[in-house]
Amino acid sequence: MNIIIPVPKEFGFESCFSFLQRSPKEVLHRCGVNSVRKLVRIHGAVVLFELCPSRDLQLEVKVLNTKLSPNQKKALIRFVTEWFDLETDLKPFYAMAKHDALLKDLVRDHYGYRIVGQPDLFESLVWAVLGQQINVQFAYALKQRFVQQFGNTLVFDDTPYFLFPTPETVAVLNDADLLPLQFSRQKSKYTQLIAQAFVDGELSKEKLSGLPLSEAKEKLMKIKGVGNWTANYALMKTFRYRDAFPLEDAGIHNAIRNLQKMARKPTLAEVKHIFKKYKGWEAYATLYLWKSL
DNA sequence: CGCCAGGTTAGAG
DNA sequence: CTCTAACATGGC
Repeated sequence: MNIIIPVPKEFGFESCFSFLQRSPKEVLHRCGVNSVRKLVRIHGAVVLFELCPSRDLQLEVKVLNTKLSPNQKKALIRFVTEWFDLETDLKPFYAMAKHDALLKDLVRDHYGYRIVGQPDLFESLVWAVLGQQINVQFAYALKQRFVQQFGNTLVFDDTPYFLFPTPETVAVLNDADLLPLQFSRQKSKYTQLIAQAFVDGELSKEKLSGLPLSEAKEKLMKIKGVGNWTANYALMKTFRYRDAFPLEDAGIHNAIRNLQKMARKPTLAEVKHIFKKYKGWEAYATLYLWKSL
């Protein structure tokens, strides 16, 4: 079954694809030469799909392992649309960024790059915790072990594909399960607390959907281990608030330092000042700055 | 050994 | 609200 998904003019498959390829340890999707395969759960069914650019600059999706009902097909289109943030109109962002000293080269070189999101809130929060205060490479190693050990697997053509572990699975884990994967005690505890919050019904994507940024952030930060950085990460990647951004992020700081050829990293006050110019587009400014690293 | 990496918490000013 | 120290772990 082939599905064609229309994309806006400001969409560049290449830029998004290069993001998907950024770590060989990524286990939640698998890149081919010019395509990506991913396992998702759609209305209870485990669905493996392949996505590639089609001739007329649209996206083509093939489902590999099953047949979808009309409703499931609709949900899959919804998933891909969310994953690549296809509904955001980038014209106003580009109009602003092409006159900005920090962003102008980046938006030219990565035209059409969109925030590749994480539609699953649990995955987004745990991934952010894994990325806290360590290099990204090691974070991918942690995620790989975690997903391979506790996520569901589908083998297709002799190749395994993985789903992110569910909160129910993770909530019953303890330090004895996670420390051997080289989780720090802190990451282990935070991961368990987040899973617990989902299982207890304190937290869900539905509960936060539609809230103003400040309220959604406040609810996320009630969980121990979810600070400003982690909350904003999830708000950008899962809920797609355009004005969310992780102020304390070391990557943002390094990008600014490099682009402005500073001898030191900018202070938080300096970062805030720079981001005032990006009002309403802080999330996209962040992602393009990350692209520069 | 030192410093840094896509931080968080608790506590003081 | 802002600044600081303590914490934790791998990689170069």
